[in-house]
Amino acid sequence: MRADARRNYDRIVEVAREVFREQGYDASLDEIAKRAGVGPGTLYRHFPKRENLLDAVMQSWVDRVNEAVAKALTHEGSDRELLLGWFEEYVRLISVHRGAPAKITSAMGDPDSPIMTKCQVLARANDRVIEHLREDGAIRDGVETLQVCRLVGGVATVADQGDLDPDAVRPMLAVVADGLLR
Amino acid sequence: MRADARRNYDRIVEVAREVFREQGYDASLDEIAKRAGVGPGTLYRHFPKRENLLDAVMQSWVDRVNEAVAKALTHEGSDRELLLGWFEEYVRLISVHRGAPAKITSAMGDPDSPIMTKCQVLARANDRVIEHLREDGAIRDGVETLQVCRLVGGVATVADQGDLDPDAVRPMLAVVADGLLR
DNA sequence: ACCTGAACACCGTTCAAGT
DNA sequence: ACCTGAACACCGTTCAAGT
Repeated sequence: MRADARRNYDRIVEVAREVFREQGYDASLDEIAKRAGVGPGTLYRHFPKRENLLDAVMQSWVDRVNEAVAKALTHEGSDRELLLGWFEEYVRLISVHRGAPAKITSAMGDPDSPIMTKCQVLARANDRVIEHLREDGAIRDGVETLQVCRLVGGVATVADQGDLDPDAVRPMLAVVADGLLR
Repeated sequence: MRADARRNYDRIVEVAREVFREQGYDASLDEIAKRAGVGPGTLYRHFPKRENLLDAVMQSWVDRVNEAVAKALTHEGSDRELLLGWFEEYVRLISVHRGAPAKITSAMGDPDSPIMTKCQVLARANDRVIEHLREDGAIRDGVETLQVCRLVGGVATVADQGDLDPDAVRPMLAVVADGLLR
């Protein structure tokens, strides 16, 4: 990759992260290009679809997911508290910007999605928590990771689109947790 | 209302319902106007915001909701079956077209939404089911109707956006039901 | 009172010309 | 190999002119 291309790529991603946070995932790509100081064609060369840009924006986020799940697993306390704590963290993690929870959760089952690798990171993190609790015999039979991702992702999506605050979200996550635990 | 205005109004609503079903809630208003044989200005005169059009489209749907809840309440069988059956019906009811579950669920808490009256119908229906089960002492403490609407609406939203089939949705609804029941 | 349709603004997307 | 920016298509929204 040529030096100027690399520089443009990085600037676009940085600006996109900023603009997505300010205006949500529907933000104008034209504005992102302008703020990054490149022509619209340059943005399209690097990111043919909006989702490719999202994937790049989420790159640095992967580490945070892995740190968060490691921390959640060390939690001292009841299984219910551990699970609930992880769900709250999960919601925070996928709420990268407005529109993100919906986008991420609907890509969760799709192997052809441009953000597939990010979904896998998230699914694996979730899986570690579920398997940890399953070893304690705390999880009901027939519970699948993908299901859990979609349930918690659904809560995050509703919270995102309805602009709910965490106090309204926690009881919903508690219902999901209770439905999963024995 | 003048006769020609009435006629245009009705045709727009009828066409909108059709186009929303074909192409989802993001469909072009221009196309709706064209198919209804009116100018774009006419559509805007009757429906200043897209949500006003959605509200009109959902008008005839109100009766179906009330019929569905009445039928659900007569169900013979366990509380869990009754609740689960109602949830499946609820998901079907708000899945009027692509994009509808998200729109309806996020309007659920907002008293200023153009589709507020439709949300009230839905909330009231849900409330009847919850109260019915609460009389049996089957519902956990602290459960609110709005919460339940958002939880089931979240599942419907994920199903809608991820194009899931009913077999993938039912187990998710079962988790929510188990989390609400004692 | 209501309708029409031209006009404007905005945005995504492409591509020929340039370095 | 990569970038630029003009050009096109599409869509939401407004409004002057018409009936």
